[in-house]
This record gives sequence, structure tokens and C-alpha cells, in this order.
Amino acid sequence: MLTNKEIANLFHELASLMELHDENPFKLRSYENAYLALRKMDIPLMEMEPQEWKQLKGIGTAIAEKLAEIKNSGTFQTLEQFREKTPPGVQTMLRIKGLGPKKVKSIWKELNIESPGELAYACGENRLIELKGFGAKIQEDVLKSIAFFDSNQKYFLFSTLEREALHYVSLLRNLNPHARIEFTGALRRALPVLEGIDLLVDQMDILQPEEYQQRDGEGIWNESYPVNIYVCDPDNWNFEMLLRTSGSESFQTQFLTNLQYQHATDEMDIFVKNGLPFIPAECRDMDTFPDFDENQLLKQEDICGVVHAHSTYSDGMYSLEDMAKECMRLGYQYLVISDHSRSAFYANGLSIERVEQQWRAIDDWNNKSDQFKIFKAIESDILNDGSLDYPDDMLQGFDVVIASVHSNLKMDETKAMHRLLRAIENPYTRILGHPTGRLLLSRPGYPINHHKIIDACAAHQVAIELNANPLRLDLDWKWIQYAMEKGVLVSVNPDAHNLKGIQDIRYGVLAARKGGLLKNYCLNSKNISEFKTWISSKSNF
DNA sequence: ATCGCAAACGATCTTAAAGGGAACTTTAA
Repeated sequence: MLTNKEIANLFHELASLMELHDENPFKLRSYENAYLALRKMDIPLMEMEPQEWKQLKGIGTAIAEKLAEIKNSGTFQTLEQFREKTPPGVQTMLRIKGLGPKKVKSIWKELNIESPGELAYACGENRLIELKGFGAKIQEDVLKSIAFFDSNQKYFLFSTLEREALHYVSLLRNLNPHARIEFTGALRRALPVLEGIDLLVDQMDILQPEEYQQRDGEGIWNESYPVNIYVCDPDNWNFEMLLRTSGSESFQTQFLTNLQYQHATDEMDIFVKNGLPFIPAECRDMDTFPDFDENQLLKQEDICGVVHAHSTYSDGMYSLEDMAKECMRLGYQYLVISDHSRSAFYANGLSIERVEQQWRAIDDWNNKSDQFKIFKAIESDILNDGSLDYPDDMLQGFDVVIASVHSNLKMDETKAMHRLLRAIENPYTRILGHPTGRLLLSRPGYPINHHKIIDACAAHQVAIELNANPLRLDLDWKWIQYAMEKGVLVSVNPDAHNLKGIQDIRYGVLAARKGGLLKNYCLNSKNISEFKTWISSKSNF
């Protein structure tokens, strides 16, 4: 069953392919609009009644019919026809950053290049610059993009493989209801990007390796990524094996030599019996293992407030009130609503008038509700010169200003640092949003000096966002220790654009734990009164 | 292909930077 994003991507793919084949630009714009609408939806399309599809804005008769086809077969005829008349390698080229349909078309038709490999070769031979509209700079960038693209081919997002892994677990459980099955390997350590799935099972005599192949039809084996199934002693669930198969290399060498394992009742027991501090699985990628009390490590239930979410005022799918109600339902105490600022045109950023309109709505809510509070925030674009997106007297009116870069991400380190440092130094900035702008496996993000950024945040009492979207997880977990050393708070922010998106906080908490974030260093683990104190704590006015 | 206003059809409209090539196209947020 396809997810909304996967379905949306099919229409995006169709639009690109149609453009490649010179179809009616308005037609393909409709598919592009459908893509934009569907990717943001959090109600699963495949679980909706077919007649409901047509109610959605951007979905008419034709696309609703295609959705029905997708429900039946996972794809639709029109798409398959366009796929058929486009070489697979050309389709792959469409996924390379910096190449849109126009450029791919000219590479394909003028140079007869039909794959990224051939394209890289042609760049090496200086042949791309012959094309009209291409030059030395583009040729160089294309080579870099292809290298980045290639290097990511064997990796998958944690969120993707976790979902798949749960599917495998249920398959295995069907084969043997009594089996004990656990995630292990990098999946258990919650690495943000993974090469495959590792599972540890007992009593799996029914599953000899050669059988994996035979069971192809049931999806036990997989073509895109390896599924490693470790089998331990059927009579005795083996914590040694769990520990060994889930440790990183540095963890193995530092901890797993000469350990006594006998009669361990759980994993923690092995640590205790050997006089070692317990290191939770997700923390085992750290270079050095800090002395911490595991109980102080951030937990999902420590998060008191939802910081950084969007509403229909900008590019969110749900109203301010709906977002607030969902946060309440999930047990949070407050919502820090942060729509896009006025320069974010593509995201329907808020003009000054519309900011004021939203403020009135927030005041209304807060006047009526004393049990759940909405704070006024903005995700302000950091403009090219490092300034924020509104005049000071407007910025002053927000409870929280989150400063993020959204445009002109192609920067060298000097430019990026200048831009970010200026934003951090701005007296109104309270949180630095997704510090590198990376999208895991798809966009590298601009280069920054993390030490200097964190130092500046410490000097200016600016918290750093750990954007919890599984595609971002930016600030990277590796920098959390340094942030804590400098006393910088980390805010685990969902950046939600719909109700479901709020629950991305879970991925953020995993990444935070991975970096060893302690509860006391997490901004949104503050309860509402602590959070209010933090808001009024900035002292450099 | 979809929408919206209207009753069969016309309009579809983000914007700015970058790069290449001397005015404009392409891409990406």
C-alpha cells in the first residue's frame, strides 16, 4: 500500500516525463499541482473512499481515476506509457540536483546521453559545455551532483527502513508466533541513514538462509537493500548476540572485550555485571562515551511543547486551531506556531498584515483557553545579507523568532557563515532553524563551521533546532555534545505541516538521544512556566 | 488537467538567483 508521498511522487514523475516529451505545459502543471497537494496530506489516500478524492483541491476526474488505478496496481497506465518511452537512465538523470527536465532533455537529445554514468564521463571530456545553455560552471556542478547522488544510492532513510522492518517483523511473526524478534545493527542504533535492516530472532529454524530466496514472493528478501537476519540459540534468548550485533565498531572495541555474559536477564544486566555504565543502543555511535546517567537522557515524554509548526496561514494543511487541538490531544502543554515569513513566496509567507491577523487569532485562543497556550512565533527567512525578514518593531512582537535559511542555499562556507552569524547576532533571534539546510540523501546542505556557530549561539543565548523531520535531522546528532559543553539549548522541533507531522518529534528525540542530549539541555522539555521564563530571559536589549 | 464562474469556456501568473551570453532560460526554495 503506497504512502501519500509515494503517490504524490508518481504524479511529479509523470509531470517531469511529460515535460521531457513536450506535452501541454498546462496539463503537466495540473499533475504538478496534484503532487504538491497530495504530498502534504496526512490522511492516507488509499484508505479514503474514492468519491472523496475528487473533493480534494487539484484532483479532478482524470486524476481520481488514476488514483483508483494506483490503488489496484500501484501504478497507472499513463505513467507506464511515459516510462516506457524514456530510457531508465534518463529518468534517473531527472533526480540529479541542478538538472531539470529542460536540461535533461537537451543532454539526452543533443548529446545522446542516456545515463548519469555517461553524463559524468561526458563532463570529464568537457563535452557538456558544447551545449547551448551550458558552461564550465554547470559542468562542474553536474559532476559534483552526480558524485553526491551516486554516494547515496545504497542508503535509505531511517524512517523508511524502520517502517519496512516492522513489516518484516510481522511476516516473521506469522511464520512463527512464538519467535522473539528485535531490531539490531544500525537500525537499532537509529542511525539517520541506513544501508539495510538487521534483525535478531530466535526459534527461526524454519528460516534457513536458502529459504530466504524461496520466500521471495512473501517479501522476506529484498532487492533494494539487505535484510540480515541473525538467529540465536533457540532455547535461550541471547543478549550477548543482541549486544554484539547492534554495537558500532568503536563501541565493540571499547566495551565488548572480555565481558562476562552468563545469565544476563537483559542487556543492561550485562553492563551492570561487568561494572560498566549502561549505554543505550542509540548512543553507541559516539566516538567517546561520556559519563552520563542514562535516566537524564532526553525521552519522548519529557517533551512538553511543540516548537516550530506551520498552519494554513502559510504552507501548512491545517488551521491554527486544529494544530493546537492536536497538540493538546497528544498531551503537550503549548504550541509555538511558526509560519513562514514574507520572503518565502513559494510557501505563502506572511505579510505584515497577515502576521497581525494571526496574532489576533492567537490572542483570541489564549483568552479562551487557560490550559493550553499558543506562543507567537515566526520562521523568519535569513535573507542573503544575514538580516531577518521584518523590521525590528515587528520582530519584537513575537514570543519566539526562529531564523532559518530557505533561499540561495548554494553558498561557500564564508558566505554561509557570514549569513548565519549575522542572524544569530540579531537580538531578536531565539532559535537557529535547521542549521545546514541539508536534506538527507538528496541535498548536501551548505558548509558551516559548527564549532563557531555553536559558540555564537552560546554568546547570544540562541537555541539550536534539531529539526525532527526524518529527512533533515539537522542539527546533526554529532554536534550535540559540543552544544551542551557550551551550554546551548537544543530544541527538538517537528517543523510540522500537518497533524501527523507533529509526531515526527519522535525521530528528533531518537537523534537527540543518539547525540546524548540530556533533558536539561532540551529547550522544549521545559514546562510552560519555564518556557515563559526562557522567552523573557534574553538580556541584550 | 483543473478550477471557477457561469452555463461552455477561458485562465492557468512566485520569485530571485545563477549561469551563460549579452537578453534570457532554468532551477529551486
